[in-house]
Amino acid sequence: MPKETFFNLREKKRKEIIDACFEEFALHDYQNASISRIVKKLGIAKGSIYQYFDNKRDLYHYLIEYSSRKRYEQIEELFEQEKDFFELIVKNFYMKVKFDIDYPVLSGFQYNLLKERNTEELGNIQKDIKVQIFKMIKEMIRKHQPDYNLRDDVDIDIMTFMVMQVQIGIYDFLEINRQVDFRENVKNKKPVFSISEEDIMNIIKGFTELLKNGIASTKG
Amino acid sequence: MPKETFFNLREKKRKEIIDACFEEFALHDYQNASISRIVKKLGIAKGSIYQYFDNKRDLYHYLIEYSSRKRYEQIEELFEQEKDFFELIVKNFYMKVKFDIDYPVLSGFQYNLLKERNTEELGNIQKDIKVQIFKMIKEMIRKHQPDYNLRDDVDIDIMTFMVMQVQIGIYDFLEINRQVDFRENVKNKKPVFSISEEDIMNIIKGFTELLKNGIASTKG
DNA sequence: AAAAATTATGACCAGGTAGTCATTTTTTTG
DNA sequence: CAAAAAAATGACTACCTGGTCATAATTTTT
Repeated sequence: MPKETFFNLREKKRKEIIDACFEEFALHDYQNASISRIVKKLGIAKGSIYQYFDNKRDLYHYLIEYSSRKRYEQIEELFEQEKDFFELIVKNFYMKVKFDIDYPVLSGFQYNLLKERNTEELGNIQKDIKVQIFKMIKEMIRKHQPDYNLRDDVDIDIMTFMVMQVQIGIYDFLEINRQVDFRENVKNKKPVFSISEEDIMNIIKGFTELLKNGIASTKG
Repeated sequence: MPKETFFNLREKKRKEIIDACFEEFALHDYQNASISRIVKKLGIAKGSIYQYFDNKRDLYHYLIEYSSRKRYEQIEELFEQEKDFFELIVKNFYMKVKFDIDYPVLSGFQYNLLKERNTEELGNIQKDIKVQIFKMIKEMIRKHQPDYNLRDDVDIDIMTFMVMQVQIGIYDFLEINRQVDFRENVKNKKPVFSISEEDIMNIIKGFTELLKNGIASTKG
């Protein structure tokens, strides 16, 4: 948790600090993100950061909490809607794109977060995040299984993971397949999804269709 | 490329060095892997490493090349077999498990490699690796599409990525869902797949079935 | 055995890091 | 306006890194 001093800052300065930190942690992993670089970019003294946060880890956890909240604000409406499961999947993909366009740097930060390694200092943070996402999706599947014709002959954990893996993987797809340079985008504060809307539509539809019916041309 | 001196070493010592390096790079990402720690563990002088390799990057690339070769030795037979596509998928999963059991540390190294970040020094190495895997799978799909009833109404790139994502993701599945502690396993040189064979079987079958027919209970 | 070539060594360098804290500056309070 | 409280500062510490290179030890060649 940040110290009181941090919350006493006027909004504008607090925002500047948050932005600079997100940028640093979106371009570098935890260990290689540098407090020295952050203060340099902000033009403040190094000691100041430690007036606001206990240490680097404290700062990082605050960023995680902050970005998760922002993301959740955008998707919470999803869970209240009584829609077909696959419509929800599509909707969630869209939300991801929207989040990326609204907050490109946060989006990059979260992309990085999911690749964070298990270390002594931080623990297995990417796992913890993924477990959270996993639980949400699993709950969604459980809810929709009886009514919306989801299979019940395959372990629900495996189904859940499959859905999650495809959703999480879309950034990697763009990187591998659409020559999207995610790092460059963060630098320029451009969205990762800086490709045509039509292309995005087709990708989302494609993945959802495959999730639904598989890659075999006949069922059996 | 390692220097000549490295290949002049007697087999045993060379093996010890390789092992120690793999362990270090399986436990830490590139930036945080430490040459100092490696030489300390080996009980040799720091300068010696630089008699063998130009620099850290050179060493890392050698490890990548080495582990890829080992992995490829195991799977090359797959591509010659004229089997049903989904049998190949299952077989490839098994090969992955086998590789992990035969070379647990290399396996951990490769897991880490796929999470390597895009940096100034290394470039986007995980992307390059994934592009390679992607191409292989795409080629397999293209080959099997007409004969083995793979869909042709969805972009082949999307299909390819889906297959890859599931194959690559199995480690994460175990971490999230089977409480496998991958880092601990590397430390103890135990395979990541340290769960029952029956469980592994079911997971592989489950994923393959979902890839094939999707998560919806009726096609349409 | 002597000379030459190869290999191993580790003190050392320059450069980076997170975090500290006595001091100064700014803001708030009385 | 003065006193008190809060916030900002940046030199400093301790520690780490990758990499160098003159020197020493070892091995190979003559």
